[in-house]
Formats: sequence, structure tokens, C-alpha cells
Amino acid sequence: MSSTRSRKKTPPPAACTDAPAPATEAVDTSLLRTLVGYNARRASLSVIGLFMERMAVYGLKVVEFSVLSLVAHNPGITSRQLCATLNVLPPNMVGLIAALERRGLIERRPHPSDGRAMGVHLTPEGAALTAQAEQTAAQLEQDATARLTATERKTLIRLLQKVYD
Amino acid sequence: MSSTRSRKKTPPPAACTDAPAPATEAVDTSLLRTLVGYNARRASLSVIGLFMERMAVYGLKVVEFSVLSLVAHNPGITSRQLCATLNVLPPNMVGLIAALERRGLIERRPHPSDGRAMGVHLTPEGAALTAQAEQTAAQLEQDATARLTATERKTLIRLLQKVYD
DNA sequence: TATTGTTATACTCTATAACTATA
DNA sequence: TATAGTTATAGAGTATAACAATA
Repeated sequence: MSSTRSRKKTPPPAACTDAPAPATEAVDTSLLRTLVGYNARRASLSVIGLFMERMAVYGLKVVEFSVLSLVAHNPGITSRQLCATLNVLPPNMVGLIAALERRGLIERRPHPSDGRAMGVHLTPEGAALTAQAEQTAAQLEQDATARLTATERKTLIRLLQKVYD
Repeated sequence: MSSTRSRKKTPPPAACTDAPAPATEAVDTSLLRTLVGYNARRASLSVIGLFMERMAVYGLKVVEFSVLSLVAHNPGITSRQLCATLNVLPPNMVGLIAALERRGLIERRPHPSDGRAMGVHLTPEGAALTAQAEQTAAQLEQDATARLTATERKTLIRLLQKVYD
């Protein structure tokens, strides 16, 4: 979390000193800015960067918040379903779930109808933390998109979903 | 490039066999879908996934395309400027530039006014490849956002820039 | 035979510290 | 002193192959 990444370049207000302001001579990014991929990536890095900062308060990575929130709204969800929903490969979900279980935020119970699977559930502690984190996420939404009106924000989400759905 | 990532889940058309379709029982993602960050990330993964496939034809990674395009429109740009523009840390830009130089796509010349810096320029081969790749990128834009009207596409880009600018 | 969950492992991406040479 | 570029390296994220247990 430092140096280049996700920092709102703040070129000092150019206080008319005699320094030739080596700052960052203007770079032409006009072509890249016509590409949806470039803009979507920059916007997601910006929002998710703020997301990371706010979730760090709870000791959660972004993907861990996503897992907890999905478990909260889908009690008994399987590892396989979490993988498919979040585009995480099964071997990488193992450690993710193990870490949340070690912290006592979730627990795994045998799946009622499928002996191979384990259903994931929130513990009371996990439910409390998730509720808090979801509130933080809702507030963060406002902050991260402060330059958008409520209508613009809804339009943005609708168009993004149209792209990936 | 396989399994989970960026594949447009294609649950076979459910040909009315007697199989109980274990597929992927519906998961409630309604809360995550209210978050700009979640939607922006999924959309960017979707578009950039296609970007990766198309750029692979030229043996280019997405970030390499970005570097070439920036050099094309900013001849003599420095490594430092590329880093700042693309959110890549200086140590990681070294290998990136070295690889493009080894392929004969770019060349570095001493900066005219700053003895520490090197200006990056396209070779004729690099210029030809970049022109082709930029055309591919323009076409890809249409394909990746096929579900959007021209107006919606412009709106989407405008709103994304409003978020990260 | 196919699928869930798992281990082990490799590869890529990203980040930090420290050095050099110029400014 | 500060900056551009570099080296070496550490860490996180993402990928594949292969296995056991169950369907």
C-alpha cells in the first residue's frame, strides 16, 4: 500500500517558484482513455483501493469480505459455489476458508444431501462482523463515488452489469 | 487461461434429461451487486480477459500493449512517466521495457536534457505492431461491449472516468 | 465416470530495500 | 538533498496436476 498505486497524484499547486517543475510532464493518454477495459480497470483499482483500506480495520481482505457476505446471505453455501461466484479456483479457496474458520468467523458442517460437500455457515461472531463490514461497505460506496449523483451511480452499475452478465 | 476465470458460464441448454441438473444452485449475490467496486472489478475482468486473448496474437500482454501505445503517442517518454501513468512500480517496469527492447519493438536513447533518464521510442517494427494492435483494440471494444448501445458505451466511459479522475 | 475438496507446487504480479549516477 | 533507473528479493495472487472420498 504505497508509492505508485492508487494515490491521487497531487502535483503541488505550482506556487510560482523558479523551479522548472519537473513534476510529471503531461502524458497523452487519449487513446487508452477510449478503451472500456482501461477505464474499468482504473476505476476498479480506485474503488477497491479504498475498499481495502476500510476493510483492513476488520482485518479483512476484499475477497474475504465477499466470502463472508455471500455466506451471510446463502447459509450452507458450498466451497464450490463460492469459487464459481467469486472466480476463485478451488485450491485457492481452501486457505481462504481455513483462515476465516481459524478466526472463528465461519464454520463448516457436513452438507445435508451431499456427503462430499461441506456447507459453510457464519458463527455469531462472524455474523456480527459481517453486518458491521457490510455497513462500512455501504458508506464506502458513497465516498468512493462522491463525484457521481445517485442517478449516475445507478446508471454506472446497470451498464457495468450489462457488460459482464 | 482456463477453468473458472472469465468464462461465460454456459450451463448446457438443459435438454430436459432426467438428470436433476446439479449445475450451480442459484446463489444470492444481490448485496455484492449493489457495490460499484464489485461490479467494476467483474466488468474489467470480463473486458480485460478478452483483451488478453486478442493481444496474445501479437505476443503482447495487456500492460505491454499499454506501454507501446503510450510510447507511440509520447515519443521519448521516460520510464518514470510510464510508471506513473500505468501504476507500475519502477522495479517492475525494468523487465517490461527490457523485454520489449529485446524483441526490437522499442529502443531507448539518452534523454536530451536529463542525463539520468532514457527516452523510449518505437522502432519501425514496434510502430507497425502497435498500429495493428491498436486497431485490434478498437474492434475489441465493440465486441466486449456488444450489449451496450453507442450512447451507453460513451456514458459508461464518462462515469468511470468521473470515479477515478 | 464425474464432482467436491484437498495437497503440493509453479508461475506471475506486486512490493520493498538498497545501490549508482546524475541533477 | 532529491530523482531516474536499476538489482535483488520478498510476498501475494493465480495457475495446473494429481489424489481421496463420494455421487
